[in-house]
Amino acid sequence: METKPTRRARLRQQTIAEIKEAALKALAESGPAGITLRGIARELGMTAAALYGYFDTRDQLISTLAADAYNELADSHEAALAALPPEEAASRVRAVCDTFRTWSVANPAAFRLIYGDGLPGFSPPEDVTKAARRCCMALLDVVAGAWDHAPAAIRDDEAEWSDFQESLVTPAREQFPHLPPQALGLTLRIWGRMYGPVMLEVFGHLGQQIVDPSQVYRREVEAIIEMLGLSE
Amino acid sequence: METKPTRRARLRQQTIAEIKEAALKALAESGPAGITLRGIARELGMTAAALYGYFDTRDQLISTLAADAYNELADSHEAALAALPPEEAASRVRAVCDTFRTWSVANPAAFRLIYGDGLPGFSPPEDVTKAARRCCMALLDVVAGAWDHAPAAIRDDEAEWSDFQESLVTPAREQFPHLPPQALGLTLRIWGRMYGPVMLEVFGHLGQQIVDPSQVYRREVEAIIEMLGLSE
DNA sequence: TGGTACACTAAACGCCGTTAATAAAGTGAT
DNA sequence: ATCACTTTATTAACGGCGTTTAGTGTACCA
Repeated sequence: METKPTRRARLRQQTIAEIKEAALKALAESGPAGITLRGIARELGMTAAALYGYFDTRDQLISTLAADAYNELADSHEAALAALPPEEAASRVRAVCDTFRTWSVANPAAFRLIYGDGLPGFSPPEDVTKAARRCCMALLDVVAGAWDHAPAAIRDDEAEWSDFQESLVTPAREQFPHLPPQALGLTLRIWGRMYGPVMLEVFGHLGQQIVDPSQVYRREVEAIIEMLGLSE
Repeated sequence: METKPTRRARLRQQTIAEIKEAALKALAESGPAGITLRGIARELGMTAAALYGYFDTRDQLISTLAADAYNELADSHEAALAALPPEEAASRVRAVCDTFRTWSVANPAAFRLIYGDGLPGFSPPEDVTKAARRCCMALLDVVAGAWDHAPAAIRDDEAEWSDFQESLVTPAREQFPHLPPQALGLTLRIWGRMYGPVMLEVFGHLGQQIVDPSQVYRREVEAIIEMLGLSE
């Protein structure tokens, strides 16, 4: 339908990109609080009020950045998985884990935006949660690929579908029809195990304790693979 | 020395307490960004400028809150451990883990303050890092108590003292002289494993996936105990 | 009783997000 | 080429923010 990328639309797209770029730069330099409409406008040679032609509000701009970050991370995950055949379960687990930490450490500002901020009662707009789900699905994908190798101690678990939120259950069962509910619980546990060390590293807590934080993560990834019965 | 709690000093103490109280309330209601000197002053019936008689700056006030939070958490840990004899290693691990999540979920605002915020290059003042170390030591304590039971797979590890920062090594060796450097690495891994699920829960990510986030944590704690060779 | 240290206020500065009114410029049809 | 129009940007203002400076009253102590 949209066969006409009119000149106006093109310029508009570019301006939006420049705004995001300036916002990301400010984010990297001084954290989320450093994203300032007036600062961005200054950088682009415009007035702050002009930005309201592109984003409804500062919060919406930040939400857009968050959605972009989620999508970028999900793209990385999917690209890493696309290069590996389904039967190499261990490699696929490692790929997702490594991609996750590598991206997070390389884009700490975006990581904080996604996983660190957020007001107490604030629920993000739909495009953000949708992008977040893509990341979750990549992890579920590798768990699904490893499920048959998992030892009984993990598979035996009194988890039910009703233990999980519909927003997770629905896409999970649609995409991986053969998976039991226990696999969801396992995925969440692995999720937490990946996020713990990475969060501590990105937020600067691990670096105050250990010289090379990646050591902690590497061992944890191997432990996850072992837990899944995928060793050697 | 300070035998004279003069009337002035007493009033001053009380005012400081009221300021912190108002700040914590704002923190709980609208996140770190909601802590506003003018808002606090309004609540106390003062001018914002008057607050500068008690805190050098807004950031310093927040740092104080962070140190308080760390100390509160450390107190909880130490109280939980004081009730358990050294030989009950498994119970002690469980106690620290449970105390950690319970406190974090009960004080989400304080938790965010400590573990979620913080500028990219910002390093906290000394009283904050000192209070943070107390929490770390509690965890190291239970790992020390469990170290002798730990399976060889965990104890065999090419970790060296030089892998860790001095600010961790010095107090650790002082307080637990018999511990090898491998125990530090194990402690950090357990730390990450505890923080992952709790961070995801407090930041609201787990709740969007699972009805009862504590399930994830409970299983993780049991896995930690098992990893340490403390099951049954 | 006088003087001094302290607690506080008032006013201002320069930031911030956001809104309203307005002008300029691009676009498309006649 | 002219007109109506939509889109884009500007200026000016409002209220809120952290912070500083200068000045005011008041509690304390000699």
